[in-house]
Amino acid sequence: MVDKTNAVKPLSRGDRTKNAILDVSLKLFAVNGYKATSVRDIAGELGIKQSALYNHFKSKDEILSALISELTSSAIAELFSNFSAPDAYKQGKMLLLSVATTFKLISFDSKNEALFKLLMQEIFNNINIREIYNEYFYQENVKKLSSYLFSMMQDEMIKSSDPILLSNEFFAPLFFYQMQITLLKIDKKSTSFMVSLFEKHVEFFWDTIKIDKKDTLF
Amino acid sequence: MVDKTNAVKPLSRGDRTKNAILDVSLKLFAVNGYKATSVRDIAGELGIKQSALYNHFKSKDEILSALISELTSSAIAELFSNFSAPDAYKQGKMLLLSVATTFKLISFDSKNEALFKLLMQEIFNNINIREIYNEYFYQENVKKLSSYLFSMMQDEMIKSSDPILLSNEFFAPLFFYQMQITLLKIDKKSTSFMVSLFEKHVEFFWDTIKIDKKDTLF
DNA sequence: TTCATATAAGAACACTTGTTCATTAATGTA
DNA sequence: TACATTAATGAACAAGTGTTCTTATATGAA
Repeated sequence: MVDKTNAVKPLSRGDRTKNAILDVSLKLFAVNGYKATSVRDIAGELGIKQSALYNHFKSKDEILSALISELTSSAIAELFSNFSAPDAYKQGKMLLLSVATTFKLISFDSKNEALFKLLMQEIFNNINIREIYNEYFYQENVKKLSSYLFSMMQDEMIKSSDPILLSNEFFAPLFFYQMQITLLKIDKKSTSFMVSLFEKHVEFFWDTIKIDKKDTLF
Repeated sequence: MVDKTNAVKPLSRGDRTKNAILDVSLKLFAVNGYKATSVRDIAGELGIKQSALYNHFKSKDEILSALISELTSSAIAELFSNFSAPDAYKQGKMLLLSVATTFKLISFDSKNEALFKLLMQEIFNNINIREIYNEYFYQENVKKLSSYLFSMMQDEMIKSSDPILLSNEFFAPLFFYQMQITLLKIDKKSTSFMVSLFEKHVEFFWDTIKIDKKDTLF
């Protein structure tokens, strides 16, 4: 028996339609919401009958569950994937800028954008989504950033203050701007101003926390 | 014919059930979402049959519309209602603190909290909600605050910079913290830390923008 | 109290929902 | 090519949806 785990796998018909179901479902759930999307809508978009879906998922809920589990590996949960080294904090402002950029890229990748919309629409009704959001996005990222900020404080790169507060203050606008952009795009309105706020936020934030040269004169 | 507009009105039976329908609908929509709430759920909660609803609203959608129009007068749209005077900017930090407090109070008033949850859940699917949010909450408040901030700059209370950016930077965390609190309350988790961030945000923000005494030495 | 009006109930409608199951067709391996 | 496996179809189901309409009851002004 040959181990095919790392081999190039020619996807079977079954796997291909399973992936297609997930793709189409994510798109429809993101646009119309989970409850407002019927299995007939999904099947219709794929050009198959709804009964065929049940060869791949045993319920509509299971499709949602499969999509939810993709959230854990989506961009919003992997903001620090480029910064595994413990001395990443030394990059200072560049680290913040990189996180902001990752955030910004969500709007330009249709899959990540759809996942974000799904997250936002179902988070109030689905406890699994809330848990994943809280654990993988909020707690994880706030914790990581605050530990980096703490290191920056010890290295006298930034002023001493509460790292958890700072971390929250840094993430909150990113999240808010992301939501605003998502809303604007639904109505096909211009997002350029909102997008520009990502960088401006980093500038503003870094100017606030960095050790001011003047201070060192005293 | 007597003008009763300002008189104490003994509500008719019709008006009372109409209000009750709105109350119950808001509660159910906020908890389960509009689509997942049936007219039978609403009627059931009121102890009447669903057909009776149609004496007061001609469709389920009209109930939602009535609730949406309440958004324009909800707390989230009236952040500056205590600051009509043009020289309100002179209060400086107190003005910011008052806005943050109004925001915070949303979580403690069940009606405003339900309206916020309704807003957040339906904003991605309902263009009317998006328009009201954008016009009455986002644009209106950002504009008002940025004009106050501009006045503060001219009065040399705070440092000169882009008032629109500052205004966004001030509101974004308030909104984010509000959302976090709403999510925590769904799962009956403690919100005290999150609530404390409202005041800390004002402190942090004001410290950032205020004219530093040291600067005046140069 | 009388009576037009306003509100509720009862029953039904046409339609949509998620899901099942027996049957047919396609797939890919021997 | 033959064949067991996998996937798609067609039809149906029970339950739930928003809404309508007729009938009965309650309300409040005369």
